Amino acid sequence: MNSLSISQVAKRGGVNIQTIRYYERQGLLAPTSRTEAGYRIFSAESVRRIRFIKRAQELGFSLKEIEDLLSLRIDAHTTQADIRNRTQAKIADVEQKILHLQAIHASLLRMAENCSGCGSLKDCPILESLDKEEFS
Amino acid sequence: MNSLSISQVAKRGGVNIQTIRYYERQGLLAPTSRTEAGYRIFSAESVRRIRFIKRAQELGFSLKEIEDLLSLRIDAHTTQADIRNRTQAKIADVEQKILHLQAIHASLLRMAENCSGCGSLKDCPILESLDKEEFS
DNA sequence: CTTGACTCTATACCTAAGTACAGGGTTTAC
DNA sequence: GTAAACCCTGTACTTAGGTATAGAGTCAAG
Repeated sequence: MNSLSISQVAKRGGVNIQTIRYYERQGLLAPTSRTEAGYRIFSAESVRRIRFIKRAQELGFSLKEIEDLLSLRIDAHTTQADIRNRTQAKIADVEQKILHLQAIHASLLRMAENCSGCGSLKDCPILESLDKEEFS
Repeated sequence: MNSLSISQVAKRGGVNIQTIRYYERQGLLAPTSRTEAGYRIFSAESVRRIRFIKRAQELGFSLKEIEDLLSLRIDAHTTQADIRNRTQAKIADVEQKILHLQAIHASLLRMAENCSGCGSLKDCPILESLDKEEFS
């Protein structure tokens, strides 16, 4: 018995019920079926998908982009070349994001390292590193 | 002469004028001064800051969080320990984001690699990799 | 057989992050 | 000295991504 009610999915996915219905409206998450009375029925798959959506959002993907990511595997009647192209585009996108984050990471690390050696904060030149040109 | 008008800053920063005024209202970006007539005057520094804000946003930081990042260097009368703590927290945050992105990156790469070897897309089991449990 | 917890749809509301006027002053170019 | 192209403040509108509420049906326990 791995069919879940909307509140069970919400709890396990860490979102609230309205959010799930909202994702359904946006085409991101469909219940596997409905009960006689019209209650939504979900599987464990739905919980994984919600978690995926949430993680992707934290990384700066919009729901529209997440839909794109998800559709790469769902949309079975696109051509192989099509899927490869879209996948490659997303890969390039993700690589850019990683590079930016690594730049920020390096700057923050430099800040953390060097600041502990400063006498006075006002004189600490490292605090300037954050938005220097190199950081582009 | 490195003082810039709001429209020059907007153009160079790749945002529109209202956005700059909005950032000012949110405390993210202040003009260095004003003309006699009340026109805002900016420096090249402001352009760098706008670009920083934009990049950080693409990475999933909210304006509030970006304000935090920026205040690490501006707020000169916090203690060193305070700055180190906040910097460390941001570093941990950024590291998490990088890990998530790398997981997504690896999944996408697997998809791209393996799919090119499939006969029929419908039968391609790799398309399932995106939201598997391992991806958490 | 009813009370409480759950579900449904539909609609309204909220916050973040802008974007677009309206109504008015300023500066530059002819 | 007057248009065109700026700039100002203030307010209203928009979009994304939810969140809340109203009004009604459903189900399980006592």
